[in-house]
Amino acid sequence: MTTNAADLYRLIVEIRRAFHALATTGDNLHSDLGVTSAMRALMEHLDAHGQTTVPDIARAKSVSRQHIQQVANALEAAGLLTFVANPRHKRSPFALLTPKGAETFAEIRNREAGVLADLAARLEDGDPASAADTIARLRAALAG
Amino acid sequence: MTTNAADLYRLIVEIRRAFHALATTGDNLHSDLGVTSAMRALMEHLDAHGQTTVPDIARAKSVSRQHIQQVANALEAAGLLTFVANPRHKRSPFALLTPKGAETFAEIRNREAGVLADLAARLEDGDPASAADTIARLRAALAG
DNA sequence: TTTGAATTGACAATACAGTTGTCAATATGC
DNA sequence: GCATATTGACAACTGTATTGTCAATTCAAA
Repeated sequence: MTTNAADLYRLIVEIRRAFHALATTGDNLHSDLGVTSAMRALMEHLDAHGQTTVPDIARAKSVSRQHIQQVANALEAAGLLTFVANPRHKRSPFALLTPKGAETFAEIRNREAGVLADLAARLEDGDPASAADTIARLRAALAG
Repeated sequence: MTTNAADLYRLIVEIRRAFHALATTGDNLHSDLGVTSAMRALMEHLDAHGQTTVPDIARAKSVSRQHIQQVANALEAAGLLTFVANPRHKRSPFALLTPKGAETFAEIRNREAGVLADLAARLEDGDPASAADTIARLRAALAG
């Protein structure tokens, strides 16, 4: 199948629109927990990858080290994240979720699962798996 | 086909990632023109819909009136947009692109078309049209 | 083992997207 | 005509994310 530039453009426009709709929905979903979307993203990373240093997270996510540091410090101030000594590097401790952080993230996941199940039930048409694949290829092509 | 929540979640993650990649690519593409992404979005709206008032644009895009006003004023300061008298409303003039604005937007479109053609040529697999449809349905379900 | 280069956290400034709120001028509907 | 809604100017603010500087630390190469 030959990809056509007009279809690709329409896909890009839809990605932009959907991103904004998702961001709004997500923010509303956990704003009362004092967790912003950047915080949520960092919590998800720690939940999935376990304890890691700030620079490693920044590299993994291709964002600036200082940004992750800011978000991690904010999470620490909120009691959702702690730093523990890193035997391999005195200046660069490991970040991990506190019990309260893990609990909060579980609550976020729970709320999201509810919305997701509801969405899935209402989306009978369409093939999300292949749409995800197409977008992943688009992103890879953009990066490369 | 029954939609599965896990596939849907993967789609959402890919939308987020692709959005960031697209935003970065787009910004790099026209940063030298002094046009930010909010400016580009407003220029596109004026290009597609012709002269319109600021509040009408805000309503069409579901963003705050004041945000569009800020962006429109910045475009005016840059000489890319002018306001012309609105016979129906003395306080609310029509916004439209100046010749320089139209030229600048054409240049942006031109650069984007180059990237798009290149991407399309490199994306042999995947069906962008149906992916766009799936995402559009997702967005509609989120909104409803 | 010393020394030079890279990494790191703290701190600061900045850009951009986008919001809320206030105020006075202007429209609009009854 | 009068109450109500809309509008532009102005301001303050939040959140995402960047760049830059500095001193402490780590690492690699000689």
